[in-house]
Amino acid sequence: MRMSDMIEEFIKELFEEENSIDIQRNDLAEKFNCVPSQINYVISTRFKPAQGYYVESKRGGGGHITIKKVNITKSNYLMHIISSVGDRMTAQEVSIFISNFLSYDIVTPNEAKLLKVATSDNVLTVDPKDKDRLRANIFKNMLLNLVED
Amino acid sequence: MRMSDMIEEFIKELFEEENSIDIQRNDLAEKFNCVPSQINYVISTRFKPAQGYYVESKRGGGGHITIKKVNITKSNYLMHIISSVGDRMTAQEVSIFISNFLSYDIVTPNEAKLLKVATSDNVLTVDPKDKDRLRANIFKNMLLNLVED
DNA sequence: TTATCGTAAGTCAAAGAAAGTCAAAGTCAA
DNA sequence: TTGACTTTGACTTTCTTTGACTTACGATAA
Repeated sequence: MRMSDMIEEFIKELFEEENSIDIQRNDLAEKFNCVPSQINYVISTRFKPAQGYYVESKRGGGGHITIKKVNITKSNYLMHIISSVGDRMTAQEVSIFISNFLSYDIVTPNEAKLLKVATSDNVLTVDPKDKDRLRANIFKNMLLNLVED
Repeated sequence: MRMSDMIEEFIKELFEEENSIDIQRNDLAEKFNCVPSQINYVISTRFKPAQGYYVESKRGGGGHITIKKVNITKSNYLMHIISSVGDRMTAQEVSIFISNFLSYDIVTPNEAKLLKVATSDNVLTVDPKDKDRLRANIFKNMLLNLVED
């Protein structure tokens, strides 16, 4: 069995009771006798948003990596969207999704405004060739955070 | 848990009834078994004036540090932040703002999650040199949309 | 009044502690 | 035997802790 798979399995076991876990990269690497960046590899390949995980971290003394698991209950709808839309989205595509969310009462008007502005062309001041990819990424991660815990 | 976080928590508990508190740097440092300048670090990273706290102090015999919690209306508060923060923001800065918003009830937990995720390092997959500028832009525009009409 | 001394707080940079990045090298199945 | 996935490690970035040195206040002695 590959080391990545063992690490993946180990992390998934941590989710048994919790749906948000905290790990320390170096400790984990030591436990598996691997290089620390191996942990990054596992996280970036196995705990992606499309798989229902949201990741954040902090460096420095007492640093850590937090992985949140999203419960697939109420929002199969959101999850479905997250996993079905591609790597890139235009502003119009996003906009259509948002109005659907509003009409199905999946988001509040305030939440809709936030989704919209954070993915709008005017706000995403980056190289045009990166814009649709960045937008899709932001959008999907925001949706992930609206899925009920 | 980091020492800084414990000290931060301790200080925040002092605000329970009061909205202005007084501490003595050396006493506090002794209570937490740390070097006095650690207290300055906590104050300067977690109780910045721009983030809703006003700090003043006096040296010498009977010296002390006073921290005041400033509260204003939601819209003023947001507008003040929008206009006071610069062109670039780190994830940590944003994160501190968001926890203040939450403790002042300026945003709902869902809105906080949206703000956080849309400005998080992992989601903003762009050239590192552009990241803090983009983040500040997204953040400020999102806040603008939370200002009541 | 003025000089001085003890007591506190402030500053800043170095050291330490974690995590992130990226590309080269390795593995393995089709 | 090529191409996708994994493993590794050197280097980078971010955040925290520490401590030596500086500055300010207040009381008291001259």
